[in-house]
Amino acid sequence: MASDAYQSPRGTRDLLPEELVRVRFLEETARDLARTFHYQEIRTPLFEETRLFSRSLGETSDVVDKEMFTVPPRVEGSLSYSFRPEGTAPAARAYVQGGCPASAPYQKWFYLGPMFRYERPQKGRERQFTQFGVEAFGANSPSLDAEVVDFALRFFEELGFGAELEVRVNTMGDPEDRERWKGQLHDYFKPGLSERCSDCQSRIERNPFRLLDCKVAQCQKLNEGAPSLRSELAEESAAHHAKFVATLEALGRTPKDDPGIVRGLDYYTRTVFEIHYPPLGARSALCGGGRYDGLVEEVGGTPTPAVGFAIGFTATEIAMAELGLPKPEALEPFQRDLQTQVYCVAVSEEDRLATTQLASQLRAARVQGVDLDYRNKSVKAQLKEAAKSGARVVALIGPDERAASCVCLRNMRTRDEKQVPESDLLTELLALLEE
RNA sequence: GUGGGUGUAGCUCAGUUGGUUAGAGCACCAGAUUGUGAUUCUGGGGGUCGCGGGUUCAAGUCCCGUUACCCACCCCA
Repeated sequence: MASDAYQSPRGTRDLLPEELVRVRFLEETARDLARTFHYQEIRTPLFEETRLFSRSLGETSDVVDKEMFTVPPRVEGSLSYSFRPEGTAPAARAYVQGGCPASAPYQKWFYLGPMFRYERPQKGRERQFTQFGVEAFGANSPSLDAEVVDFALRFFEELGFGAELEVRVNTMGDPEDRERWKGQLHDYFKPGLSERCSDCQSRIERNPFRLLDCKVAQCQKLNEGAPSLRSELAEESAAHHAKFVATLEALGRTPKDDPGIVRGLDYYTRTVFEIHYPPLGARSALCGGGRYDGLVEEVGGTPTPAVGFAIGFTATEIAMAELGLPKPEALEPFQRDLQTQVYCVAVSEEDRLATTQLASQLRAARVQGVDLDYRNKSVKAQLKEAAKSGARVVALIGPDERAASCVCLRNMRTRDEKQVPESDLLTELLALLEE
């Protein structure tokens, strides 16, 4: 391997035609299901003003703190931009910029595209990765939260996942609930702080919530008996959570209430949830989401409730590979696009113009997958090429065919051949492709 | 940011205790009597063994450095 050859940047990968087959299957499944649930596609820029993310996700979140691809201001006083590390803040920004809060507050959107985080890559974690996410704006019903979870689960079911999936739910309460809780946590942790890890010590003032999900054993022990948010919940947010869980159950889902789910981003309120595929261990989360009733206001709009999820395709692909998914027949339509359907063969040099015209004529009739040789291959090699590329029919033209104004159609599977007059060509060809 | 592993043809890899012109399979190209795809057979192109330095009579093989990738931790998707 030449050492001076270019390679894709660390943490990114190319998707060549073969590899794109699986990805297209995921994408089509997502789009198809979005139609079913009546969510509409949006596309936002791949980069945004850095402040959009730092303010909405939280300065202390790891994503903002150390994982953003940031382009500093080009000149004194101009703006800093960052490649989007997630899709919710841009969606909320677009919602406000599009005038939705005033004109059409109820919107159900989805997005599908690349996100960027500057991290050390490893299995299931890339610097550029694809997320499929939905955002439902303008309604605060806990039933909508349940719909969003149901949507996410249905997506995995469509991909072929079974009962292995686990939905973990929790509530982050309202901002006032959290403020009360935050104070209590702070007071609770303060006395034993010296026995905790350095991360915890530095985080207690900035974000005491983060101490709860510290992975250090010693710290975890000290977390036992910490005040819970649940006991601080105001009546309204407690009722919201109860209704959310009850609705999910009525939809035949079995959420696991898990107070450990806190999500890494600041904008969540009330409902939060994750969908896990437990065999993946430490990286089992395939989907995360929740309600973010304060985000629209945070990015400059009138207060608007909203709820959504994001699914990472990378983790999903890994989980699918482990489960032997998708079923081959699910990929078939996408695989067929890679194959030639009709290959035009020229017997001699003098016949090449005729095959070029034939190919053009078939393409004008919108016959799919029409190809021919441009590398001066022998007849034998052209046939070989046709077989290798998956052609179902070969249309061969030689001096004889030209003299008789016909084309020789060869069924590559049965090896049958017949001379077809030009007038019947299209009919005969389509009949062969139908088989 | 911390730690571990790997780096030999386009791909997957083999290369014995360091020893002569570095191999295989697959892929690719061409041919096996003149207009036809299986299999088979024959031939061919293609590698300064990631890069730099060191040890040695001699290094793909040992040592050091460097770089890239992979994996784990952190965190997340």
